[in-house]
Amino acid sequence: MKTILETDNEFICDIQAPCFQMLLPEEVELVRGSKTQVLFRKGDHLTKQGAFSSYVLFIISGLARQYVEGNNNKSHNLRIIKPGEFVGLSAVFTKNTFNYSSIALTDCQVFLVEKEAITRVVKQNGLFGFTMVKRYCEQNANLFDTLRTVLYKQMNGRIAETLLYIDRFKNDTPRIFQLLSRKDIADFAGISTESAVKLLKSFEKDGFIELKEKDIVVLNHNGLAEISRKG
Amino acid sequence: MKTILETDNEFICDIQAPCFQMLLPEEVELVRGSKTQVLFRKGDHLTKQGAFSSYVLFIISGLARQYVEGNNNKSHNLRIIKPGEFVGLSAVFTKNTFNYSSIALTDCQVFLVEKEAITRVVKQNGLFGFTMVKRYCEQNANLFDTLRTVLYKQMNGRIAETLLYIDRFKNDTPRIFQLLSRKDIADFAGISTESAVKLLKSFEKDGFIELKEKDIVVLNHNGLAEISRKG
DNA sequence: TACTACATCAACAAAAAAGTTGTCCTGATT
DNA sequence: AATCAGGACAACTTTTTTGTTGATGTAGTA
Repeated sequence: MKTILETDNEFICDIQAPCFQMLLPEEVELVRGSKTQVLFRKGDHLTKQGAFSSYVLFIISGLARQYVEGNNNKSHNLRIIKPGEFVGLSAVFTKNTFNYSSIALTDCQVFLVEKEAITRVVKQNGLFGFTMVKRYCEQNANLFDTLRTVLYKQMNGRIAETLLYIDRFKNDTPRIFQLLSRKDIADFAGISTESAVKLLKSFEKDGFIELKEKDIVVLNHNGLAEISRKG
Repeated sequence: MKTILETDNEFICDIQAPCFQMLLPEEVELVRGSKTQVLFRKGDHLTKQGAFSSYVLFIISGLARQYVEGNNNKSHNLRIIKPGEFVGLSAVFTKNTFNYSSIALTDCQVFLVEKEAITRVVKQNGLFGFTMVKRYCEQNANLFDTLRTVLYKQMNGRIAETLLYIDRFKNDTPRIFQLLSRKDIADFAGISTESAVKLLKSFEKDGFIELKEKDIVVLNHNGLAEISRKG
């Protein structure tokens, strides 16, 4: 009857996640006391752009897709979120609304931790604070990459970059491409769905990739990297 | 580029909604200062069962469906939410997680108001508090109805009741039935989708209703009421 | 001026989801 | 033991969504 689970099994999770390893027992208690666990099903929103963010999400299992919503039903995908990552960090210390949406690509077990708990632990525990800062930095760097791509690259480069990006998830999730529609891929590259379809076909013709049903196999890694670099 | 809108048009909304009419100017300011507006698209979750609820949602336009999630991918629909109604009230004064999910049936313009603002206004403004209590009461009564139905009625009665319930929205939203799948209807009645399909057909054969594509026309109101009453 | 790099539209094909129906099984009620 | 209500499953149809392709239009660039 409940979406919230508190079995022993799940309980162990928050101790085991690397990022919580560095906490003192009392700090773990603090976090545990102000967290709740939710199962988001495939397709559910984890965060909704513009909504109040009183908590941070920590992904235990499953994958999600983070994106910014535009006006006219358009959206641009920013990243794929993996287990062990936070969502909504950007809203903890500054703005109190989410500035992006994210949606579950598979069923996701997620901790929600209230902002105050995170803030307090960061203030108390320098090491934890450090990893937070590091995560912010990485996200920032990625945002700049995205921005550069959108500003300067054109179709071929964008799609190549997108394919390489998504392909990096194949180790952990071999079926990653099956989880994404052509529109999703296009929205990562910031081009129209039709253009994405056409480019994928042409990449296949040129032997860079192979299209197997919904799956995409990267054959010529360096070739794509080259195209991505040239823009 | 933004989901959050602050045009003059929308601005007027929060003044015009009947329920905010009774507030003093300063109270309106308080609410306005701690609100944000979000466009939820058809299919988006407005609330997710188990997630922290730091705010209340006020529906400006659009319809949503409120339901409780079960373990095995099952869910039971509780009500259809109309403009002018609140979602998440139940979490303001007591629990700080949502105990149900809700999902947009159409695009929805929604105010999110932080809990604190609501609490303060309720304490200050007796009339406003009164309407809040009233809303709680109504929701409570409806929950008891639902409970009774689930406990005591059987298929025919449940479906009849569901049809009458949904039909009440036809005035404001003639296409209400088109917004609901057979599974949605079944989940209102708490029966399997297949049973719902069969009963609808049999109701049609008996002249209680007419099935036109996805639309359902109630022909014999009293008949259905009778079936609903008998259980 | 012609060309490039796309988006947009329309038409269609393929795949996925929703709806429908019959059959069977189970647990409760008579 | 017999009956009844109603869920579960399987097979199938219909509808909706997603993917694909070619044609057309347009703003910026060589």
